[in-house]
Amino acid sequence: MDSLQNITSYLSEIFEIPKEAVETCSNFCMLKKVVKNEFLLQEGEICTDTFFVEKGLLRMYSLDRNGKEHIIQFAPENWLISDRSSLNFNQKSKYYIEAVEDSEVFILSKDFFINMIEKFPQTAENNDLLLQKHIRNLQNRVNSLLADTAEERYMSFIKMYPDILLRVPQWMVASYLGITPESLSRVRKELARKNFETS
Amino acid sequence: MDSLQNITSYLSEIFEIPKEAVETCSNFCMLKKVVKNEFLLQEGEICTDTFFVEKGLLRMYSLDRNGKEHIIQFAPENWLISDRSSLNFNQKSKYYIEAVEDSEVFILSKDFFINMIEKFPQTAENNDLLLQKHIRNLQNRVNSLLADTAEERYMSFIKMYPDILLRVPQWMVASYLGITPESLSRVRKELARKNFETS
DNA sequence: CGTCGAATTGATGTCATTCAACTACAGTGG
DNA sequence: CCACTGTAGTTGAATGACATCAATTCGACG
Repeated sequence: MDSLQNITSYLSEIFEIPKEAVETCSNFCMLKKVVKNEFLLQEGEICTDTFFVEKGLLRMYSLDRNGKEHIIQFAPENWLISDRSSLNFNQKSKYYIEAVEDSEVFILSKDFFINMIEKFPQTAENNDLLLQKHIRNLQNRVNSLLADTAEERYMSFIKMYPDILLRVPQWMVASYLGITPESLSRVRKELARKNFETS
Repeated sequence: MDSLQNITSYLSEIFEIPKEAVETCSNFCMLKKVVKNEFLLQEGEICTDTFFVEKGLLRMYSLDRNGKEHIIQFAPENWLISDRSSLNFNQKSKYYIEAVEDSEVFILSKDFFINMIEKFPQTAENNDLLLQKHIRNLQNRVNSLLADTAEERYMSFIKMYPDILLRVPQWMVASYLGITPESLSRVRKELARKNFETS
């Protein structure tokens, strides 16, 4: 099976374990193709899986009382995404996980990780590292939202995620930065003006 | 030793392991008394320890280009605090960890955790749970900074941390919320007015 | 070509910041 | 005991950053 081949090679790479290991856990994960705008999680549901993006791009966002979207995270190829609050504490999720592009996603159940760790204890360490990185990201984001202006946050975004910048509409970048599309448009205009002056 | 007694009972509680377990690791942790305004970590240093607050109150904050403080986290009794970005990735910290009150803190080195996990593998799971909770907190914070007004964030703070509210000056609450002390003062005034109307 | 969502632009509004003045109060030293 | 000092908190007026609303342009795609 072609898809199964992909699962094993990708996962063995990210978790740094032999392919055979992943194969033994293949009952607990499956490949799913999702089309643009399709949901993998919706508000009110309990998140039971972790999603590994093999191809495409996902985003996680919340809806506020005014129906406005706020993007918490993007997940391009080789990224994991999930609502850990919901997954680990069995609480209803406040978030949506949606395909920004047609995508191929490995759905990894809780049992998948349990099995992996059981058979290959080293997985636990890699898992831990993923959590640590997640914390680092979130902490940087909090600090940036507290300390930086919209312009500075946009500059950071360009540096950090130049690939994503080119793949999502501008209003999604604005949503991620915590400003309106109109404001981002003006920020960009202002930056263009500045760069022109100094060249 | 009195302090050693405290270490073991507190830590055995939080990590859900027998006291004897902690005692075997007591070489890797120590009790430190810090006075108000004393630092446990400063910007530019590499964070090598995790701090467990037995008594008192700590805060972690960053300084922006204008010298303005931005509080990332408070840590009252029985909380762990650390700059995990720095600790786990050996990077210079962007943050300060400082005592808000005279405090007593257990300093837990990396080796402490390594030893604990080695001798009591179950520690790893509890450790994992702590990371998951940390992620949940940070994610909620990001969402709140993106989606909520200053007034809503203040209301959430009151509900979530009523104890801390009473122990820190108002300007620190403002810093945590991401607004100026003046703004918080006005938010509070407005809330008082509203509550008066409806009573 | 016509349509629809995305992006830009202008005019205006709102919320929070800044700066400055003032009050309240705790701690210090004469 | 009182004056002196410094920090916290409040308030007002002006400013600034970003939001909102509305109109227009741009661009992809059927």
